[in-house]
Amino acid sequence: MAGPRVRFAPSPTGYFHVGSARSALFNWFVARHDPEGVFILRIEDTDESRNREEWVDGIVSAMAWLGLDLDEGPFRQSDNAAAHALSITKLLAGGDLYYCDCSTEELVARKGENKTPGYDGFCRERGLERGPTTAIRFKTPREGHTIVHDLIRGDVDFANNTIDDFVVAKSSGVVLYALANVTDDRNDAITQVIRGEEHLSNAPKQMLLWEALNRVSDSPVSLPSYAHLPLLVNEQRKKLSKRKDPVATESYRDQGYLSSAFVNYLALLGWSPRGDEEIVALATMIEQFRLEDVSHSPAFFDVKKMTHMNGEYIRALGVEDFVDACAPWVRPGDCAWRPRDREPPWPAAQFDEVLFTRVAPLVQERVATLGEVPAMVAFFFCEPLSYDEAAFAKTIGEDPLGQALLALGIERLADAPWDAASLHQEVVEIGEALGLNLRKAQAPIRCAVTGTLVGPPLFESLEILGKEKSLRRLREALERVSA
RNA sequence: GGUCCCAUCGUCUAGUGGCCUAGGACAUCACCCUCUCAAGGUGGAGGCACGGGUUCGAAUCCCGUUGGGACUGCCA
Repeated sequence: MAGPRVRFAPSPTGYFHVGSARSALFNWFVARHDPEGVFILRIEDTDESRNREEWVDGIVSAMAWLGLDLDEGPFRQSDNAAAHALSITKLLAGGDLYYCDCSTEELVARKGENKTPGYDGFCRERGLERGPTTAIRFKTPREGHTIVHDLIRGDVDFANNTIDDFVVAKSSGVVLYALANVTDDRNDAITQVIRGEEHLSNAPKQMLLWEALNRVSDSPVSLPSYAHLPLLVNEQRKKLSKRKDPVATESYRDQGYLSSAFVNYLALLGWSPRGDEEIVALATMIEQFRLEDVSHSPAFFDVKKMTHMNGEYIRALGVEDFVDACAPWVRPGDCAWRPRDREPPWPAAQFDEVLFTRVAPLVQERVATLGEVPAMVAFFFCEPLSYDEAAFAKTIGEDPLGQALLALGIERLADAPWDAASLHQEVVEIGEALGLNLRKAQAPIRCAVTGTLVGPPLFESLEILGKEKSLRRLREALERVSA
């Protein structure tokens, strides 16, 4: 038996929604789980207002970043207009469709007078011909039930009389989502429709359409099975909204989330690997993934948890890989891809790759996202140094002891061997001379050299920064006080 | 309003009638480690929405209630 054929069918918008990313991922899991599975990307762009070339590029590149490789596509729904028109023709001939010239105003006016949900079927038996303002509606059966066999939720029963005669083609001739989607799924021989729960109520309509199409076709196509994934919600438990919630996958990439971590986290939204370990290899997820195990209830997209996981992924990287991964944030000039609005705080010419490679291990275990890296190493490359003024005042500006320590430091460090261990010992002694423990003694030096009170280990940083530059900064800090 | 979906710590989840004194992860608190910040280690607090059944036995099955959500477009 052939493997499953699944498709991810997003409508283009300006960015790649994290919910879409999760849907794409679960479809991809199903395809990759089976050696013969096929993963298809079809962009549903029939709505003219959703048709921009760069939006399609956005989907394709976001999926490439996530590593969701395609077996077929990307296809454009708008390329299938002829097939959609053929579906209309056949269905019309089969008596499943009818023309309707009710205006929106008339519909609204009749609303309330009847109990029929949605459209009241006013034109159903009027035998209208095609005209300039006629939409085409589906003659939904008035009797019976349509049962959606959902792989995740089980059977969901819809009474046909609760489904109205929905529009399948606009008066302009454009075929709408329900039919276009079904037509394409049939032509692409899709075996499993995996999508968000917001589509659950579309499923019976599409099944009805599929069956109607089978009746008027020479070669019937078996219905696909359906799986409706739980929604991704915000803290208010509402569907993730593009206005209020940070839903753009691209922005997470910009912030420095690793695609591997992002994918792992996404997989955990509605699904979980066996055992107690949540951080698992992609191959493990592919092997263990089963739609039947997907949870039924909505999941909150928890950036905090994802950030933690990202930190773990970053720390698990080899240093070489970490350095490479940082490139778009620290030397974007050399990179094919670079994050939006995240220029390093230093001029490109002042960046030193060798030096960065030496500090990288120190930084790697301190960041949760790659976007945090530049700020952490800025003092190596920014000249002049910019200070955290509050920290400067506290440890140097308004602290005579801090100033004394710097003065003594300049004197004694000038002759010290320039390696972390020696510097550590020196500062211990300098502190002792002034009655300060190391915790207190390192603060003014740290602030003078790095501009802040937090950062990579001080003595390693001094070693890497170099004697000349370090001493100069100690002197500059002192001069700053008198100025 | 109508149709449909959902309900285990704050969050994501494990759990498919006895292994549950309900497990893990994030977040949170305490302590340890420590040159700052992290990371790491140890420990703590924290949950089966409620009410009825079924059963020797229910987080697990059934019904109801309550609560949340999606859909209800000549969008997808």
